[in-house]
Amino acid sequence: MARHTEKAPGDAELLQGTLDMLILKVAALRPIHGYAIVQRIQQISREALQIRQGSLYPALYRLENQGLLKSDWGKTETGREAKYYSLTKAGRKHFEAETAGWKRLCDAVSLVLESAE
Amino acid sequence: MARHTEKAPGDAELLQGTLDMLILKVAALRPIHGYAIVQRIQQISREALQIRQGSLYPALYRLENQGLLKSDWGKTETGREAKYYSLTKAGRKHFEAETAGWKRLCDAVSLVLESAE
DNA sequence: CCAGAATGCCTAGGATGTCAAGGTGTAGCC
DNA sequence: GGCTACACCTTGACATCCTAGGCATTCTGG
Repeated sequence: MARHTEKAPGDAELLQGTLDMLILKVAALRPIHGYAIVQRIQQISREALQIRQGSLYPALYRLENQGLLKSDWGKTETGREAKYYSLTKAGRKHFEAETAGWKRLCDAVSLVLESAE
Repeated sequence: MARHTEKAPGDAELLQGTLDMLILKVAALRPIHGYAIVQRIQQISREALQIRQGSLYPALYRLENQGLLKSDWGKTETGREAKYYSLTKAGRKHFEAETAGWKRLCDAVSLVLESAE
């Protein structure tokens, strides 16, 4: 039960470009593997953000390809093989730029949304 | 290399899904034509938001096709023919839903971005 | 001991939305 | 006459995301 594949009507989907930032954020806290990233983001956002594996893994390769993430195989607490991702120096820098951009965008959109005549 | 998403510093790009909401917002204030929408949003957001015509018009047709906008030909202050867009009832409803979704997303992303260990 | 769920990784295909770059035509100004 | 601003529209490319699968391992219950 409680299959998290349940999708409420009007459930917010991710906006393009947001995913990378979120991934970088959770990977910045400590090395983490893909499967856990999904759960982490879901948990922190109180189930508001849902990330599919079909979105996650391509994003992960993209980020690694761009030199923003690096990966190492390791063992989880449950004794399984998993690929742990962590930020590179460039990743950290990129993350800060993305965050700044996101805040700018938020503010700008708010300005428009709250504008009256 | 050749990362084609090369953007000039300080130049914020829109996130997918945001455009519709912004258009609905400015059209909600009063009927407005396409060319003016671009300028309005740019102005209100203090040049932070840039909308290309190549993004705008497809969005306009999309919204009209979905029954969220309706259009009427009219004359501008400068005496030119222009297509004025305004919100339908469904458009108003949709706009409110989009706004709510946007706020939820903002909050959720903020939660993640500000999360610590 | 075997089935199924949970964990963990990955891929293919299609839909969507944005952007760059063009095109049309009119009005006003020097 | 030529240039800029206004105002509309189209095409093609491309990145990103989602749906919907597949594979392998470990743990649990009957």
